[in-house]
Amino acid sequence: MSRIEPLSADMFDADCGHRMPFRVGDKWSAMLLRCLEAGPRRFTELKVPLHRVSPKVLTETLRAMERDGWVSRTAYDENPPRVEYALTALGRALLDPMDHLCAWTRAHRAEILGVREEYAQGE
Amino acid sequence: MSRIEPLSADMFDADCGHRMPFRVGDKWSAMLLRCLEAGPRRFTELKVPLHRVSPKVLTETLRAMERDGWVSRTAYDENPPRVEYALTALGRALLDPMDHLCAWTRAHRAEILGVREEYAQGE
DNA sequence: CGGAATCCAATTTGATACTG
DNA sequence: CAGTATCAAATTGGATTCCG
Repeated sequence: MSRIEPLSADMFDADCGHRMPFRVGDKWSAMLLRCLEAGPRRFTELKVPLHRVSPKVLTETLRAMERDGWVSRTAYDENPPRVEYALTALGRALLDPMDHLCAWTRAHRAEILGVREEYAQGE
Repeated sequence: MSRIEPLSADMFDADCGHRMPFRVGDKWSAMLLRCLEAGPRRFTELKVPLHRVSPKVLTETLRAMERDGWVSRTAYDENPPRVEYALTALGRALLDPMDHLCAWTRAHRAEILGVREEYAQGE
């Protein structure tokens, strides 16, 4: 048996490739990705499944996703105004690893909840 | 062409299977998973690659991962004390979807950074 | 309709000192 | 060594009001 290697101090420096993609960890991004999966959506439309998101937070989240190239924003010069958000090719590509994570969650959800309950007993 | 379906209001209710696994979104959990990949590690050992994590936050994170069944904690009755953290089978299973996400990030990192720079110009 | 502005609450993260 | 306790800072999320 080989001895286990010590952990290096710069294991997570800069471009290590171990960090999670930048914005999927926040509260709404992953859900927005799902909302846009089937096609472009309007601002108000997105608020429906995201019940209680405030316009401020929804705007911030969409801007950040736009900034990372996952989402495009198209404003039409109409009255009343109309704006559509859509996934870019990059955003669409992100759906694939996300699907893996979601599948994992579905597969192990009961197990995790079980462990939690056990853990709660021991306190 | 079929028209796009409206988004349902309960799309993200309860057990929808679209939510991310509970703890991977925080600052340290994903990195800890990596740190434990090669085998059990001690508390102080984990602080090396995680430079600036405070003991408080490291403890909190490890406890949460323990609570979700990803990590086991074993305390040996020695002096000086020794405690080892290791991945459970469940924690190890999580590495798989995480690898997908990391691979995606590595593959698209340059692209994202490029888009960001463009976006920064437009401001 | 699609936000922006302002203010505030909650949550997370961290610095520091101390202990069995 | 492996934490706990306390306090402070930062980040995030949210409520509300207003506007073109």
